[in-house]
Amino acid sequence: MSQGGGRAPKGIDRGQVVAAAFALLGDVGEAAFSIRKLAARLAIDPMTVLHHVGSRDALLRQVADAMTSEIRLTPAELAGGWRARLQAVAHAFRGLAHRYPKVYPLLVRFHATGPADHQLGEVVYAAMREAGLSERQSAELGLGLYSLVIGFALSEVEGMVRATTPEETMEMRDLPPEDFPVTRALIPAFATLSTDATFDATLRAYLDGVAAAGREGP
Amino acid sequence: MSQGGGRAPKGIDRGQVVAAAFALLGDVGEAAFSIRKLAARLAIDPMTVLHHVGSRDALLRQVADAMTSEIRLTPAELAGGWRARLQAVAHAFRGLAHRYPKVYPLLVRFHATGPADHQLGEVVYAAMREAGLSERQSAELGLGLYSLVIGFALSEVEGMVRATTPEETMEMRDLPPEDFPVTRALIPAFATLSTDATFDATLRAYLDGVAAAGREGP
DNA sequence: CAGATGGCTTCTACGCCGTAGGAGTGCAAG
DNA sequence: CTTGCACTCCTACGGCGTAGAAGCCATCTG
Repeated sequence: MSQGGGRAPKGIDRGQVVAAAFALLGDVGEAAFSIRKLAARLAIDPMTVLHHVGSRDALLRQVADAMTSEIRLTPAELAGGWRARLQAVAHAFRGLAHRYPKVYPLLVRFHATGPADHQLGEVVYAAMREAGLSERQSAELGLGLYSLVIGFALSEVEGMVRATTPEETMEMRDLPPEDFPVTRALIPAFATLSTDATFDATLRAYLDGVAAAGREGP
Repeated sequence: MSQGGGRAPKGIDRGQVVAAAFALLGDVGEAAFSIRKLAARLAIDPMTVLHHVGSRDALLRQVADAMTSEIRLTPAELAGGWRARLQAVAHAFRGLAHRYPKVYPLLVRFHATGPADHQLGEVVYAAMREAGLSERQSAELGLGLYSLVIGFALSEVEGMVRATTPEETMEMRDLPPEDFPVTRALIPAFATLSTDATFDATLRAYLDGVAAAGREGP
């Protein structure tokens, strides 16, 4: 009598489940995320969650899609030159990583290919053409930009791009001077590194290269 | 009588466990990897595996370190100019991704900081200085190169950088021409994309930007 | 109106997982 | 010999994703 069927239909739909999963992932990260914890937060049965989203993997994919679709370019950002537009796209991705550091890695695993993606793609590839690149070059260097931006943001999120800690600085001081002269000389630069400046410099170098390729012609 | 202690010391050590884990990961990928499967392959108890490596996470870290330490630059590669040396480093990372596509993602999660890493770093940062960059620029654009190369290889491994499939090509053809003129024009370029050429073009653009920054001075 | 259909929810159970705790074994040091 | 320690294994715990089946309900069909 106490067991059996759906005694209390909560009227939950897929959107709410994905939104709650997004929030939980943002709180605890993927490793500590589970269908059962999500169900507890929603005060429903784990199997109800699965009924709406299919599987854990499919749910993560939908969360990644939801995150990607948050990227929006303002008309002001779309009004600038090709360099400004590519910078806007780059900063949009990086902003996502900063806002959702624990969810961002899903973007790489489930590279979305939705309509939002195509809209961004159009912006990127049009900018490349405007920079003077051939169609082939536009495709190649457009994908290169995606890799660069997504890879950089991921590196930041994973802690690979940041100022060195005092412990790391001490460790670098212990490197033999005859084998690591340059690394040791750069210790102050690493200790005071700004991730913003590093991103800007990296992106600038790449866009300079794109401009050069455009000038040379195909 | 049949239960109890170490009846058959196999003399397994940490190196063998890590090597076997590397192989198993390469076969089945991280999602299907487990301590218990690894133990079965080694014909030992799962707890023996844990005794040697500490935890699943620590084991994955050690596998990532083992993979990273496979990177070696030949004297011939080290003899070229700064551009050639940076290209050698880039191709070394990408080669790792191609050789161990299922293990490579661990590189990003457990960014190693061992001695092998510092040796590569010295090569990278020395090349940057040789290109005419300031110390700060060398640190920034050196990290940028790492992000670019690791991010590109990861994108390749995850399937984000590759020629489009016939299905994807058809999907792109269905995009409204008025909203996606450039994307549609690039369909043939995407369908015949070469990942090697894309990597070379992307790296070339970045190195051109580095060269330009070096020419301008700090 | 009664009866059937099908979607939503829940319960139970299965086979995995990582790993804590403890116990047995053999070797080296005292 | 005794002590200690490194190594191995067993058992067990709590958690996981999810397959299968069953109850409840709104809606449709006759």
